[in-house]
Amino acid sequence: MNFVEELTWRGMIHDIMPGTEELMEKEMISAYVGIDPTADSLHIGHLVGVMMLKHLQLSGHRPLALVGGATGMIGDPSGKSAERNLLDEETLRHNQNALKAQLAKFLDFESEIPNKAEIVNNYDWMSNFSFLDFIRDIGKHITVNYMMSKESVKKRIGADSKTGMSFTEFSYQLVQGYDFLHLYNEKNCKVQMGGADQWGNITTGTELIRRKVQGEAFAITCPLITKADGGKFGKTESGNIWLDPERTTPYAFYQFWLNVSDEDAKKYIKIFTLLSKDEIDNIIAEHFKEPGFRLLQKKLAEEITVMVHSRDEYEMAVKASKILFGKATSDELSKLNEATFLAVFDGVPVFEVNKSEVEAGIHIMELLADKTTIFPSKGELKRTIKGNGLSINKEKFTDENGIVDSKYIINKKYILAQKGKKNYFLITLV
RNA sequence: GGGAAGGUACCGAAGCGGUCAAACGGGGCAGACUGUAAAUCUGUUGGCUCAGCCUUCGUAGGUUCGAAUCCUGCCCUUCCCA
Repeated sequence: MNFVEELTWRGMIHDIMPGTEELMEKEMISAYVGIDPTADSLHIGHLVGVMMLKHLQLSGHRPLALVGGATGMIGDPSGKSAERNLLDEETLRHNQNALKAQLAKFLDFESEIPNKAEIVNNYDWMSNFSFLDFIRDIGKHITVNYMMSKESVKKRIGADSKTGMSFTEFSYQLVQGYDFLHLYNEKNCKVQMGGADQWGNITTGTELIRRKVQGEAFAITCPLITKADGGKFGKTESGNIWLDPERTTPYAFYQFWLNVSDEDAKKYIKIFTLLSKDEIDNIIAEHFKEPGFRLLQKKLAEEITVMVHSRDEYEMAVKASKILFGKATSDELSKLNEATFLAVFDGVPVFEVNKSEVEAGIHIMELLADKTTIFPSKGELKRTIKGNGLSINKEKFTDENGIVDSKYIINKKYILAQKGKKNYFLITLV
């Protein structure tokens, strides 16, 4: 199965330029995906592009990851309704280094193979490119009419646009187009890949290559990842799902995939795992025999968590999930040794309270809404208790005038508070 | 520079002198059901020393027994004309 066939059955191709597949059959090619270094970690929204590169390398071609140091300073107008904030160079450099380290988990940058992956940074060739040279050598080849016809531009200068569009953002597609030209010349890179929203920017690049050096370049875009319920992929109430364990704990990461709907899981498992078509068909068939078991989500979460973090982190996340969502009782909780206990609750907000105050017996209101900020007000705590939504150490706490004392202490120094089903808080006694 | 409209709780949006801690919708949170899902149903959604009190309707003053509601200044937003 070649690269294009592989991506096709996985549902990862939205649009492809005629001739791309033929070219890739004929020779080993280089292709690139651009990544904006707006933060010092990738999030799962970047994962599709990264997976495209992964498949590219697996099929014997050469992946290039372009870190957009220069373009990141401008901001891509595609899909944006307002002008972007600009990043300074120091932040960019820091972000770039962090991204490089994360990409190394997916792509082989080290081995002495002909299709070894490479990271390039457009800041390196853009920063010394003078404005005058740029508009003379590059701008000359593309008409404003052509640039204006792009959807991303039309949207911003149309009558219904409120904020308008700066010249800086307007130039974005030309700068990105130049990246492609540069890589075409320097790295013999003939294909650019990206999300469906990048089609306009990518074609500016192929157009530029055609006009400037009479070369032929190609494009592949993947569909934007959606959710069946219309929500935004990769976002939860608490924000983005990051690959960096400091930003999103492996447990939260695992939980994200585990909570995906059936419809979405069917799509995602093809895109985000390397499981073969047969394996996936099997899993889907098994899943729908007993959907409540959620085999599909479990497999999806396992594959991605292991790939992004590690087998160990994955196993810890499963263990934590069993305790947090299973029928664990306060009895079982207290049986956990301290190391396991802490590992399970890694990432759960922790509050410190004076030990002697609890041993003497403390009013529930004072403990949860005064000594700690688990509840922002006593009124809210009261409501939660009335609604049967508060548990201490996995057991319902229903008395709004209750007292918490030494018999609630686990492992000599912990109390586990739970708001609803999913929100845990750890109180450490000091 | 001229003219018009408007700023209400997380968001949208009613209220236009007392019965307003403020309708309604969305969102959030919690409960039931369930598959840690979706859909649905229920409760809740300013704070407190909680049948009462305190702080909130852009902001600062004023009128009034009483103001989100009336008046004045200021700030901000949007639209139309130049």
